[in-house]
Amino acid sequence: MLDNDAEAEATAPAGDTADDTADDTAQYLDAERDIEARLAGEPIDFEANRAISNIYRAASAVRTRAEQGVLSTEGLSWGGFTILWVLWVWGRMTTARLAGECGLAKGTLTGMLNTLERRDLVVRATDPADRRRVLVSLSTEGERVISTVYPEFNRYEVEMVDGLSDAEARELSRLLRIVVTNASRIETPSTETPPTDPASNA
Amino acid sequence: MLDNDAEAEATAPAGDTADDTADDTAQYLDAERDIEARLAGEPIDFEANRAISNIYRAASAVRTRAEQGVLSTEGLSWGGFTILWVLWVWGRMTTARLAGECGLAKGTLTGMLNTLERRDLVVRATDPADRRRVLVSLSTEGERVISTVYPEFNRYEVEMVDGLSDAEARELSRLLRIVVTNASRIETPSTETPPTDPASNA
DNA sequence: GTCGTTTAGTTTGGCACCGAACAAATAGGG
DNA sequence: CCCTATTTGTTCGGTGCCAAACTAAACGAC
Repeated sequence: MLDNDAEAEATAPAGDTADDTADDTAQYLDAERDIEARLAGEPIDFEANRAISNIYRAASAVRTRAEQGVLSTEGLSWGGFTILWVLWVWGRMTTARLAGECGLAKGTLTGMLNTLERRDLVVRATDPADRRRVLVSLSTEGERVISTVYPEFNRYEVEMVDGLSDAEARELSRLLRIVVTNASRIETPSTETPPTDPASNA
Repeated sequence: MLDNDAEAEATAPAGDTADDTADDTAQYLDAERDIEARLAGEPIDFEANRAISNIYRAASAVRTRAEQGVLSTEGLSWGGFTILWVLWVWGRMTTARLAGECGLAKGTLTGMLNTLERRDLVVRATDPADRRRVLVSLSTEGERVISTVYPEFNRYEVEMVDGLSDAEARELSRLLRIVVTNASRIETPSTETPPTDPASNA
């Protein structure tokens, strides 16, 4: 499979010319030999290494391009967009739940909500029933923004999976979900068997 | 635990991980109907949405767990680990190339090298042949750290792909490379810097 | 009631990360 | 030579992001 520049760089130390794609496998082997040589017999699983590396690399690429492209027209960061999207799909909710949905620490969310509130995209309101709680919802402007941006964002997503058949996209999701599940299963340093199921976290 | 699962929940709210696949599908359909309802006929590709969401979600989960686990024993961030690893595999190089390999902006790399230098893990030296250049290499201590941590990290990677056959891991890499390629192909408005981008290890 | 305890958000300190503005060194044309 | 253009790395201002410390509200046992 063709290789982009980044990968070529990542596996080809000096060359930096883009045309040596034929030697990708050879480059892998070079690097692998180098690594093995330093480890005196420790077996390394390079297939696992490549899979994980590619996940991270793809995520960074997708995020960066989105922020430079679709999201930049409304000045949204990836995280800000995610917040708006979650609120758009599921409506008003507490900051705690929103943080969970967005995968952010609650302290992080506070800051990002400040940013979004300053731009009048979201609204905070204390829950009268429990005044510790803060209910967050989209403003009218926020609703306008997300309903404008999301279709564009989805077109961008479609571009990103260009070249994948529907079955392949589904397979990609399936394999990634396995990885996510594995990550959720890893023990956290604090407790051997967490009192609350770590997978749920919602 | 917090973190990760951001978009996870974004596509499958609050569920559990394991076997309620049927439930997941129902949740998907609910959310999809909600979204479609707001868009008055704009067609949305949910398969693409899920694929991209899962990429980001998996990357966040893998990164966060690594930082809380393997990498925490030596106090390394993901980015710091990547820098050490690249230097370990390919040896001394300029900051420009290192930034490219690691998928970081050069300004970012400056700061991270300061951190690593403060901890005596890397060494900076001006290139006598071209005194604008700075050559970065591992210190003895840095070499010790990365050669200790990397095997552990690789075991972590293996855990992350647990449940995937070798063929599936390879397929995952293949599909992700297509996505990376698509991302690299997107035009950047301003500067033409092809081999930039995403984080990397190879 | 009033004192812990728990729960919900915010504040704080610190690193990671970016892009743009900058300074220093080099390269090339006259 | 000088003068300009280019390249290399750092600095600067700003966000994103986290974990831990903190504040305020609610709960619960007396």
